[in-house]
Amino acid sequence: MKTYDFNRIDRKWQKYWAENQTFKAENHSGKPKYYVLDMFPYPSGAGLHVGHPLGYIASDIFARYKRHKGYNVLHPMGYDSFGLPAEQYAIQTGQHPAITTEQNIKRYREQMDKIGFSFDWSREIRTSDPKYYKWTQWIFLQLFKSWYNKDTDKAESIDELIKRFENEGNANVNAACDPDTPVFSASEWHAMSPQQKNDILFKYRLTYLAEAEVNWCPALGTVLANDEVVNGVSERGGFPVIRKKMTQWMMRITAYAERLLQDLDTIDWPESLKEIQRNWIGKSIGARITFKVDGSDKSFDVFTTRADTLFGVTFMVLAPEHELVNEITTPEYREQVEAYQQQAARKSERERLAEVKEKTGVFTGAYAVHPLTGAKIPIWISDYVLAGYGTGAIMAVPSGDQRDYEFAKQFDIPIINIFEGNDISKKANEDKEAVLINSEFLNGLPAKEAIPRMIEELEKRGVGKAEVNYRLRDAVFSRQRYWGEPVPVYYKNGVATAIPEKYLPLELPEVENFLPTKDGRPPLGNAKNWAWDEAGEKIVSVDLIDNKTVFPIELSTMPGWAGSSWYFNRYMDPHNDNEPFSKEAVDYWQKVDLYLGGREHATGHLIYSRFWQKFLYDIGRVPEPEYSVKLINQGMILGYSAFVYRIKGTNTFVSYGLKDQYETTPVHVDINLVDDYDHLDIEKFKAWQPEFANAEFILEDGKYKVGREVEKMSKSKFNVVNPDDIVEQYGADTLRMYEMFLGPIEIAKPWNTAGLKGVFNFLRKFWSLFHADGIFDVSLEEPTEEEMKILHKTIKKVTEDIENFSFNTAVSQFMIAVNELSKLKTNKQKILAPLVVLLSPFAPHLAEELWQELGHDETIAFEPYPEYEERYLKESTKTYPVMINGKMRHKIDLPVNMDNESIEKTVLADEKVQSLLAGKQLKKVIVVPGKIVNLVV
RNA sequence: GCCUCGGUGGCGGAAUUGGUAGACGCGCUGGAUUCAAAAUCCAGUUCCGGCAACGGAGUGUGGGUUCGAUUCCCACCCGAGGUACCA
Repeated sequence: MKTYDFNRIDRKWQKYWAENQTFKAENHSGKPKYYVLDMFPYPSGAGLHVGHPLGYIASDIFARYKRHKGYNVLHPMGYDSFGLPAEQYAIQTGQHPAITTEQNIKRYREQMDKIGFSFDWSREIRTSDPKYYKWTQWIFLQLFKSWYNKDTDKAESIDELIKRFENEGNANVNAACDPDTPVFSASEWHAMSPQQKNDILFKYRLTYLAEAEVNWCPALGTVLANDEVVNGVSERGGFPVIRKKMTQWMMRITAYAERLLQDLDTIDWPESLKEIQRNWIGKSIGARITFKVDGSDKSFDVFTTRADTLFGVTFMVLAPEHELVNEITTPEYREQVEAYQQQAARKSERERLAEVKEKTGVFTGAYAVHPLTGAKIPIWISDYVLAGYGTGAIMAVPSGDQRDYEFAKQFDIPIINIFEGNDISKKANEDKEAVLINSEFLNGLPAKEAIPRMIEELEKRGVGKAEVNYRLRDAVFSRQRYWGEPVPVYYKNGVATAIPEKYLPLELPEVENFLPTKDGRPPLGNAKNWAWDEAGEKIVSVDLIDNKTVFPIELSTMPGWAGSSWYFNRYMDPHNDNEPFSKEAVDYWQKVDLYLGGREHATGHLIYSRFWQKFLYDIGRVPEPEYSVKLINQGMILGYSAFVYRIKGTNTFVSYGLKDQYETTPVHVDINLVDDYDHLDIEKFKAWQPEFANAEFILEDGKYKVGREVEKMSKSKFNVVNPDDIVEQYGADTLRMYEMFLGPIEIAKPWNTAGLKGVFNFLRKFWSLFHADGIFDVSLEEPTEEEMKILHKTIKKVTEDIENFSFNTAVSQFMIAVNELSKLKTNKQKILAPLVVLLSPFAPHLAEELWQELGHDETIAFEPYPEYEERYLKESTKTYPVMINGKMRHKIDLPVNMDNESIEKTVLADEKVQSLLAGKQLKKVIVVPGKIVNLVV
């Protein structure tokens, strides 16, 4: 072998690791444990591009490093294999999503294998595998059988709750439940029908059926969660979303709002990510105030954070959907109120967002009574008040709230000024420091003091109380889709009933058609065998439904986040058929020590999984309320798109530098047709697509120069770089090191192939240190002091960089070391062997190969990581910069252990320093040992 | 609008608690090698002036604290992400 033959080395060691199951982790070990996890991918048809492995490479380096450090490392990988694209593909082609998914997984696996990850593939999981989703369904049933006790602050069994109802009713039950839950006594509970009891229990269960306003996406034929709707359109596909009332399975995540918020302080996540979750949970502290409806026994509550502004209220606003609207509207206003309600309901989410600037609304004809002054206050409805937040009703204070101000101006409602020195002719005063006037007992106080004072008064009169509100909503859990986990529930005379745990998994039935049924039911409505025979305890044909012993099964499936909300625990015990994971396994592995994944999951996966973990903690299944202590968001790798410029209405393309002389449209061009100097290969371009076969070109300097732009990597932008190509051309180790070298893991950065060469040169040079004329040639000579210094300095810096997840600077350290050793022509084993170990997390293939050449039989993967020795790093002299007024003017070498006084003397005695100081008055000398000498003149 | 994080050469990016700004890589320039090219090796490369020694400026802008500021403080400008009639 004459050269660094990376392709051969890659294949050899990838095969070796697979055959020897080198990275298989055991659940028992004398070593300390360490759990490194990547967010598992959805296996899409497009395969991996160079952006995907970035996080996997970083986590792999850390996992390998920890193995060297003597840890028992769990580093698993799997697939989030339920999802929309496979189903959309199935609708178009009729191919079963399971087949598409299987193919995509195979491709993903091949691509990952080529990069040399140290995953323990014996623990692979797939969310679409019945053996896995059996336990996703099991967790669903546990949630179904639980309620949230606010007194103990945890989830408890619904059976215990029923016992309490039987003994004492619900008056003293402090639960996270539906706010409309009626109060009943024990005897009232006993008098209820099974149906009524069932309805009550649904108000308590942690997963429940409810008629809720949901985001309905007609194009996808399914509901979407709030985090799946972006700017009024669906996150996947960008289809319009409307609001619609539907009966849906919901998850009572709001029960956990406070704990989800508080525990953010206990975990080491990026601050920005925690902030996103804090905002999403949206805690606000305020008051609930009750207003009576004038001339009626009815009343309604409002929520406000500014109870102090109560004397400034001049109107009330209810959401158009508010249940009281129909009851209080007076006959003369009924027509216009109903028209407004209908109009509001028809609006799509996008329209509603677009019309934010203009306030609309109508008067109901009814009046509320001010709880303190007794004044009559008109009640309006408007869509600027949201049914889903707070109580769906507000007290409007136009002098203190800009939205109320605009509404008052629009409809000529009077404004009471309640702030000292405030001008209400232009806008409201939202300044919290402002001092109150016209507010009786609050006059002269700022908000900070007035709010508690007002709440105290409201409580005394029994018309209000302090309250905390959260923006977080219960999560819609139903999806009207085929390719997801079936909800393990059947409908016994209309009552949702759990399928007993022992019959899980409830496997997805075969269907002929993946579209919704003609009468608009979800795709599972097409299944023939989708009824539950309670007597026979089995799934039977829907033709047998008699509603006596055979009942229909739920038709919706679970959302994408269900399977991903607990998978990190399953890796600990992936083949367990008796429980989701054993207590021993989870007691051993505890939780994820390092979690890598994208920031885009902040309000989705990363909040739902924390919720489920807390629930599993409450029911005693896991030992930790947070499953991931340390999380790193890897940044995206962006594509470097190329453009050609077509002159409008022609088939002529003008070079980038000349494009401004014409009216042009930019057209994406495949980046493979462009060289490193941004010049287009015109012949290839003509052959690329038929429409360009006869294209004409206006060149500059005889070349066609393309335009460049950094964008998200995507097939449609022709800017995708496939890691396979890089591996083929430069080897897996170059790809790994280059992706790390690009910059800090957390930041988004464009892919630019140009710098690859530098990393490749480094690896080749490193290989060359071990070889002379291509023959392995390492000397057993004792190293020099200088060589030892280089080695130990590198060990120290690289180790520190890895611990700080600063992999880009670690790569730089290797380059420095190899450059220095190349200059010294070092080929000494005592220097090179530790360097191989040091490098092995980054470039494992090359490291294994060199390790073998050095005469070792064992894999390098578990070789102890080298430790630096302080004595080689000690310097006898130190170069001090001599500064005058903070500007560097001169350098002097001084012994390291010299005291300040001697340093000062030596520096001042220096010839050069004296000439620099000539004619100047020396005021002060500042000596910072080991750092600088600063002369102040 | 609000919240969070950023702004350093031609480019990607380095700089412990305030202490030699620009590590490392790319690119570029010059040289060696070569019939030539590629590859490789050596030297240089923040900007301005100068053959050079050297001098001046310099981390988004303007101020401040300090012997000394990329780092700390204040105001502003720009960019990215999150969020939005949330009462």
